[in-house]
Amino acid sequence: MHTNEVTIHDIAEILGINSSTVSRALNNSPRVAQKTKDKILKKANELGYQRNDLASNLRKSKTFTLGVIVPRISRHFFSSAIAGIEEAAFKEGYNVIICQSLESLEREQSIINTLVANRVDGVLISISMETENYKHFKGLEQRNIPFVFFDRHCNISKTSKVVIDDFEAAYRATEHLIQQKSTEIAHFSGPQNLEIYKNRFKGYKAALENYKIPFREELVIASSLMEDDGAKNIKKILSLPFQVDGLFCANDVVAIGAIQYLKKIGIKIPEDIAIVGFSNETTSSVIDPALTTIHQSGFKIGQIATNLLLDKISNDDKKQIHETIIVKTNLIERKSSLRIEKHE
Amino acid sequence: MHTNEVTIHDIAEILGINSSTVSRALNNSPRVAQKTKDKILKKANELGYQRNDLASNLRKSKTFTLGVIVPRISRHFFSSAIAGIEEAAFKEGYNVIICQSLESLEREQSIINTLVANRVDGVLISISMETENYKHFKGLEQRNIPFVFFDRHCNISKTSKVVIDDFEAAYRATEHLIQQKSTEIAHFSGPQNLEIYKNRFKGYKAALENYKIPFREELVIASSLMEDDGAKNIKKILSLPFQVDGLFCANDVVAIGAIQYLKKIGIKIPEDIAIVGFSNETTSSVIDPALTTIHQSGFKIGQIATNLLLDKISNDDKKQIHETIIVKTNLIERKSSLRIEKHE
DNA sequence: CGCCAAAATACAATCGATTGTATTTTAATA
DNA sequence: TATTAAAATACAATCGATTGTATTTTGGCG
Repeated sequence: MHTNEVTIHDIAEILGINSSTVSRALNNSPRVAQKTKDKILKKANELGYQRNDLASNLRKSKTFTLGVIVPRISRHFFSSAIAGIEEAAFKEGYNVIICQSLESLEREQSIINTLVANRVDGVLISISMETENYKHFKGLEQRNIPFVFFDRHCNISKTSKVVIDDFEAAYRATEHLIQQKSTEIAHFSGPQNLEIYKNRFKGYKAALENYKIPFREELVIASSLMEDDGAKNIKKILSLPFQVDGLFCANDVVAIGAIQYLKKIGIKIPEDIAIVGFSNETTSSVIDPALTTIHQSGFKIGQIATNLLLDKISNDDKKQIHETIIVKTNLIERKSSLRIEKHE
Repeated sequence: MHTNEVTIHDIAEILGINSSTVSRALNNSPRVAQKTKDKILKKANELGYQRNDLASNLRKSKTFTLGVIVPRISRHFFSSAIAGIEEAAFKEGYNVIICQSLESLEREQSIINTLVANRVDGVLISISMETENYKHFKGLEQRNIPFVFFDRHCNISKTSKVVIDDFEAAYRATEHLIQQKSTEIAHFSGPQNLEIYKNRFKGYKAALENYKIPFREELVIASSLMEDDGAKNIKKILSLPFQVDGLFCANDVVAIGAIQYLKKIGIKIPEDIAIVGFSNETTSSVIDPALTTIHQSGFKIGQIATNLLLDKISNDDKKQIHETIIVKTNLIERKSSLRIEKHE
């Protein structure tokens, strides 16, 4: 017995014509007479024909599909980026396969294998916290599959990326704390194999330096930046022999963890400690006090990265050109850091 | 010129053997001698061979891929459901294509077409707010592609679904408000084409009835349950000629919108109005006062739905059996509704 | 009516892997 | 050594759509 799937051959046989004509008709080729097209289209609808993209893609060696790898889709930044990616891709007739590395290098590698096996036309990647070797990306390169990093990129030379200026944003965030009269400012940083966290740390340090505030090693704590880490880190800070009155966190999640703990033990924000986060998660505007943070438009970053990738895909020359696009961020000032009356 | 893709034929030619043997070796078939397998595997690695799943899937008419359609991945409930789906699918060697309908029926239909064209082995669906006709689901049925609804299901007879008892949960939420001495309880409901919102409304009504509290039409407002709706709806409620002292929202997002507005205009929660939401979004535990809500484990629901689907896929008999699995929920009591001292 | 170019359609190879069947090789036994 | 069953490998069709080339059909014109 046969599967009940309708193919162009079935349609051809029923109509007593050749399957190549059916194929061309369904693709609206000018080589088929309108009368024939009508006949074929009618019959195709009647039979509920639905093209088998596996066959089509195999023959054309083109899938009109992009792979997207993000650490986790539940992060507001990433889900907005995905929204931007989908919009840009959809506009050009591309589909998107969304995958989560869940911060695991192993999963990231395995996802790339799957994407390659499925012959996606290109890949958008924001790397995991564990990602320290880049073999899997080299593999994409060898297979001539274009890819673009966004947000969490890595430091390999020949790639395109869409990022923000982490150094500058972190500098601004720290500067803001200084302007709010913080003098002992702690920093919760992320895994140092990620460029973004390295750069945020550098920005923090540079601001201190510029304002002649001594840098103290023990005020910087690197972690995975989960909510739990917020409480853990802040406890460490509070046990230090000097009073910390400012905190710049490399993401909002860890900042929120810290705020929750500080509230619980009765430390006042921003009076006792002024806090700034990074990313502008949904929660950040809701928490009390609302969290001052760096807003980065995930949607825009996703869109731009996708357009860059699509450009590479359709334009062989551009595959060799490696661009870095920097998207603007802005500091959103909220209660968690505002200790000074604003003057008009 | 040829593409630079390595195929089993290339490997076969180099080694002077037949491609069928290469294929069998790579699939670890007992029909190939170990010595030959070793030779083939070595060469395959050397050349960076990566199977073309398009070809393989086409031949086998099996993709080991599940389609997932959710309204939007940024909702905590859905991203946890996806995590559960991925885990269950991954365990059985299945991949997952995640798609967002963005609450649009048209997109939902188009996604289903794409999934069919890509010959997914099964589909998991949580329908959009606009979904009022079910032709596209019938299409899946005709094509013999098994599918399972989760959370937002629809009322067609021959399907399997994994849901919660919305009626019961809503009853419990409303009852809780009553126990907290609310006597005029408003309800923010969702689109009435969705079963879940119909049932939550029914549960609300049943609780009032049971406690002999008069039901008032004007205290029920249906909307899309976005954050904006929260403020809009609560304004309407406040303009009514009687004092409302309780609010049960069909999701957390609209509840949070309402809370923000109420805080802004100085109405006290829970003293003036006690509020209960539905879904337990991340934000709900962070907002002040923390939101009492119904917790539904997205992860578990996703897992169960996936296992049900995989069962149907691998077990032809089960395709005809239609089950409804009901997953337990629980009420998380937080500050937004607690107006009465707890007794030990 | 016959000729010819253009239009329409048919033929057949192809994409890369899988798999049932046929053939060859191996090795064990008489 | 000859025989033979079992093991290993080769052959060839197939999945369904696409596409370059070949063939047929159409219709316009002298």
